[in-house]
Amino acid sequence: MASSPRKVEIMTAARNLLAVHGFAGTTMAAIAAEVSVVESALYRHFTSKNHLFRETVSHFYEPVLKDIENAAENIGDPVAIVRYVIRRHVRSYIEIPELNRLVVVQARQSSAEEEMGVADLNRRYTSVLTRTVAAGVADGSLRSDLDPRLVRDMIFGAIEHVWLRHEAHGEQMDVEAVSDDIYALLEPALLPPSDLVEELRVEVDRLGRLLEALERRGRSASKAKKAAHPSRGAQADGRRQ
Amino acid sequence: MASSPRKVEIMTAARNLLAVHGFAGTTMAAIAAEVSVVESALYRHFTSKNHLFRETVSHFYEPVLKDIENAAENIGDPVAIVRYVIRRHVRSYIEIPELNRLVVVQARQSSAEEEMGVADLNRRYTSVLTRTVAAGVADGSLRSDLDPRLVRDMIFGAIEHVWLRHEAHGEQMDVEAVSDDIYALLEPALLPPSDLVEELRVEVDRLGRLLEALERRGRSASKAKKAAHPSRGAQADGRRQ
Amino acid sequence: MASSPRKVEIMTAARNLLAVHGFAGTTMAAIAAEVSVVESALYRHFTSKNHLFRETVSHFYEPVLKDIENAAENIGDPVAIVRYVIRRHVRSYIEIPELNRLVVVQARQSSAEEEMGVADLNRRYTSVLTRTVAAGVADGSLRSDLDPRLVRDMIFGAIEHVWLRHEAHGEQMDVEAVSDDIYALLEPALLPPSDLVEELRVEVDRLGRLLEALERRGRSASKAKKAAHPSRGAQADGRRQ
Amino acid sequence: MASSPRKVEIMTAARNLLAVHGFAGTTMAAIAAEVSVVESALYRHFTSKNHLFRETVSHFYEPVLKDIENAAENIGDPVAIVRYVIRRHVRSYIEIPELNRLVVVQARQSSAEEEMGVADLNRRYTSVLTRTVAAGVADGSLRSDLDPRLVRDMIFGAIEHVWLRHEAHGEQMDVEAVSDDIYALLEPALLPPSDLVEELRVEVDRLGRLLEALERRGRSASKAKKAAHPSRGAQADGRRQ
DNA sequence: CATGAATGAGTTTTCATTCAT
DNA sequence: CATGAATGAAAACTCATTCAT
Repeated sequence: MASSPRKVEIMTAARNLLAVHGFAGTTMAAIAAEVSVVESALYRHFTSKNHLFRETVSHFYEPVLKDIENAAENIGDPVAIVRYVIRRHVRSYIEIPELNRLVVVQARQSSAEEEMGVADLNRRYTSVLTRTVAAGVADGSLRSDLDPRLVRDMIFGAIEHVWLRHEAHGEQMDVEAVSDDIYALLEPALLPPSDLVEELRVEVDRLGRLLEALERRGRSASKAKKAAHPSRGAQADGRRQ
Repeated sequence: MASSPRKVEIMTAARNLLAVHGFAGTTMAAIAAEVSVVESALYRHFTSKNHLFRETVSHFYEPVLKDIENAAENIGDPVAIVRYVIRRHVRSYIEIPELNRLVVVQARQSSAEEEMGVADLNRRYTSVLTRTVAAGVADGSLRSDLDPRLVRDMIFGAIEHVWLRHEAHGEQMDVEAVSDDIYALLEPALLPPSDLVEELRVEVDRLGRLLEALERRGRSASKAKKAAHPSRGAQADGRRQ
Repeated sequence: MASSPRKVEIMTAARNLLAVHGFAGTTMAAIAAEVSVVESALYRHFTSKNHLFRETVSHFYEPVLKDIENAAENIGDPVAIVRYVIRRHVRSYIEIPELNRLVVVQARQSSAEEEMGVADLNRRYTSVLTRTVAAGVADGSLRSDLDPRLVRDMIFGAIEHVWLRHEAHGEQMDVEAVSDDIYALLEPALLPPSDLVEELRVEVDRLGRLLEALERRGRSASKAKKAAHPSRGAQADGRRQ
Repeated sequence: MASSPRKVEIMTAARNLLAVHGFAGTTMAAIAAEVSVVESALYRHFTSKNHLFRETVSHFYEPVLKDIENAAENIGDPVAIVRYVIRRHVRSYIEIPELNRLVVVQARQSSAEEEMGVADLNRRYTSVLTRTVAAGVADGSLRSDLDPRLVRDMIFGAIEHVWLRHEAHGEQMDVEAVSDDIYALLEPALLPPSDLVEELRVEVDRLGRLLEALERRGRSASKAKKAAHPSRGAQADGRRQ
């Protein structure tokens, strides 16, 4: 398990090439050339191309995963965890571009890539976010009607496409700016509107009680009307879902 | 120009294989076998592998693009356009899931991009959404602080990842449900918060007028209080930004 | 045998392409395209590519051969025939470039070209020159020590290489100029030196007789010397071999 | 740079096949079979078919070129250089007949020329002869009205065609005999006629002086005539141009 | 640990040729 | 006579992998 320096060298080359040429487009010859050894030398360290890439992926992805899993354990506030995951994930696109696609967009790819044992990484990765959102929903720090998986898909999807856009334009992403923008855009969708609505409900209730008191007091004096309120509430709720 | 049936047959096979194995992973031999002809027969219809794929992509993608571009022209309301694009895009993932990966994602894989003329399609596709969001921002139907490109990335990214999740679990997507869920999740992020506050203000004003009328009528009978309202409104605005 | 117009059209296309791309480089598809028919249509007129080229070569070469064979019969003077053959051959390099190479440089080429029945044309072609030179040697109009085959090789070789040189430089040959230059260069090698030497011998003989007369007249008066002549003759002979 | 034995083996096979089947006609498969390896093994040693042939040609041709260029530098007499080049070139047709066809002739076949870097070799080769002839013209050792390029074309053309003739008849060339024959045939065309005329003039002058002496001695005895000489000279000049 | 040579299956592409219509 | 579709053999080249040294 203790990777020899040569092994790391090879995996680094593999990672770099992977980013540029993709899985099928990265050849053993290219990797060997990058490390200045002959192709057959690679087979001293890895039994096959698949093995090499599998190792490469987990080697470079493990730290990211550890960071995220640690954050999930050590940060209490779900919102803060979400913000951390976004930031860390954006950063990983700069550190190990293309590997993210392998892990995050792993779905039913060709059997070759299927064999790369990437599914596990993907599960570990995405489950952190799913669980965090679920927890946030439970403790009221996030909106109660959130579908954790949908939130997770939206966050990872957004980050990936933002990265793709930068790639396509040949631009570097600014980790802070991009992370903040994404979170800011999503915040109204994530945070519970409860406090505003709550205040309103409290106020409306108070008004109701005042009116009742009013009614009771001036029972014989006059008639009060209060018909519009229910319909208004329904309207607001309709817009929300 | 009018594609012969054989040509369509070949392009269909190409499309199906393309999605599963990617550009480099799809061989002429595999396509030929799918259509039950020999490899060289393909070259009667397409001058090269690149040509075949270019034609395939545009052949199947053009209708989707037409739909979306038409919608953008004929539907006035930016929000409605956004909802249409979401729905149409989700639907295309069911109709031609393979090509979406190609056009929206995979094609950007280094060389493939230029080899197949996918960049244009991608641009046409995504620019509709970008322009729509920009228009919505301009006419006030969407939040004023939206970054159109970020919104676009989030929508396409979310749809792609939701699809990937369904794929991974071997489930079919329900177009309506998925589209609605995605829109619902995003709505608070997209719509301007102004209308809710506005409604409240209107309601409060109405209450105020009713109270005044009440006061005037029962002037000598009793005293009414109405002090808390302004402070509550200020609080709500503060949270929102 | 009476070639249909279509057939001639095809052979003309074949000849033109042959000149540019050579035998192996000329494809049936290219010929078909040149005549604006599909490939299979060519097989209505020729049973195979080899057949097509065989026919093409003889069709275009026959006139040149006829010209040369006629000249050999109708022109009496061997020198004039040689000059005609040079001129006609140079001209053929402009009319049907590359076909000449096929016919003249036909030697043990690949079996495919061997089958093209070009050997006969070659024999007919070159034998004219060989026989003419032999005749010239016999009747004294050409130098007596000429090897007819060597002369033929030199003439055809020279013309071919001059043509190659022009080809390489992308220049057109001027038939008259090139023919004249080649003949002029060869003339001293072809024509018998006899007349000059003859004149000298005549002169020397006359001097001899005069001297004899002189001797006879001044028999007792003086002695005449004439020793240098033999050595000069030897020197000349030495240079000649 | 130092060619491995395997590399030489491959180049030898390539050379042999190249001559018989030409550039387009020689396949990598055929070469591989000749060396008893699989096709792909060739690509360990040469990056492409073109590269293989380029290397092959220069590998085998370089020695011949060196010989000829050395001769041009070390032998002073242009006539001797010409004779050497003829001999060496004839010899090369026996040593590496295949490559001569390539360098001198076949390579010019359209694209092959540039694909294999044969043009340079050809230029170096032929320029030696061209420059030598030019030098001979300048120093008077060759006829003053020679076109160096025409002479070169005639020599190389003659040698090639003589070789073709031997090939066609399945005969071996005798280097000495063929070289001498070719030179002997060309000599009257190459050497300046001046020396013969010169000798004559010397002789005539000597005769003149003898006659004068004779006249002086036998002043009163007789009358000498010497009228024919000028006309003879004019006649000779006329034939020469 | 590394090298160099080789392998074999597979890739895209070309081309002469056939055949039903 | 011509067409369009198809074929099959062969071309050049690629690449992961093996193995003796």
